[in-house]
Amino acid sequence: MEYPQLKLDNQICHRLYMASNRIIRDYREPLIKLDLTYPQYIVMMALWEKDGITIAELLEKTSIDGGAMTQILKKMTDKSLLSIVKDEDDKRRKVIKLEPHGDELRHQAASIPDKIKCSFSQMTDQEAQQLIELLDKVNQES
Amino acid sequence: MEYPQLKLDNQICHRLYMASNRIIRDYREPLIKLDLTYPQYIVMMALWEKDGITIAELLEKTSIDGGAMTQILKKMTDKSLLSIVKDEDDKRRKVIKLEPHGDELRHQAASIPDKIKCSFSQMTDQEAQQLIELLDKVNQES
DNA sequence: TGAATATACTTTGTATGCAAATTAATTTTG
DNA sequence: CAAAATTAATTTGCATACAAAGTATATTCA
Repeated sequence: MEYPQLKLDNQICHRLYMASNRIIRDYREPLIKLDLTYPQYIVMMALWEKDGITIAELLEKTSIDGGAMTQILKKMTDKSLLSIVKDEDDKRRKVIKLEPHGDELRHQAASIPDKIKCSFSQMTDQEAQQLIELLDKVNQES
Repeated sequence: MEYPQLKLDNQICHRLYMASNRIIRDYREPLIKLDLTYPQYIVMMALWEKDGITIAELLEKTSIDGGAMTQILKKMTDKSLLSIVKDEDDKRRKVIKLEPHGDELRHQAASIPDKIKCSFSQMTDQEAQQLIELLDKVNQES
């Protein structure tokens, strides 16, 4: 082959792309019951960890695109999961607050991580830990 | 914390999601010069490896969504990268053929993998190999 | 052989991801 | 202090990812 570096099988990136798409697809079924998409679920996890943060903090924690976040938060507001409050100290900012429905959803969500584990069933716990560490290196700013 | 399994930091999936998005974003700059998006680049790599395959084979090789593939191939046809030919043996099928422009693009693409390596600069070659193997396990059907 | 299935692909509608432009408010500077 | 620069969000336009429905062609099977 003229350019072996162009073989799909040699691309880490293509594997990342497939793996990410696959896992998000696997989340669909458990999340549909909570009426959440995967990015919305990420937002919920961030808020369950720390409620009342600004949109900027939410973007930082989730790595979701800013333009997308506006739309996502709008939809989540429509579903009474959260509310968007203007920050009186700095009127550029908006603070996100969990609504009761959003707060309680965590109990139903608690079983999701276990359901997803079958996506990693080919992997030992040690390998999963290794994968986490390697992905952290990819995610490091360089 | 009430449900530690819901912590974002504990999610392999979130790391995969971030890593995949990041790498695709890194590809944007080199690919924009070839007037290709990342999925379009994947299609090109598949065709550079084996020209004249059906759409079904292309879907299999690339893991791109079928519905998206129709649109992607349409755009690539408009850019004279390839042509879509009806298979006379089985009229349900369509065969994808590289056009001269698409074929020649491989020479310009040959330098891209090296440019992307900086995305993995925190990682040794051995770690990259390890990552590939772990991702292959995630991508295995279970 | 004709109806039921299955296969290959397309279409549609919703939800992002991303870059770039825009708006509003705050901070920095000259 | 006022203009310039910066920051926080939103908006816009394009390109997927995905599920589900639809279309056309082939195959299977009663």
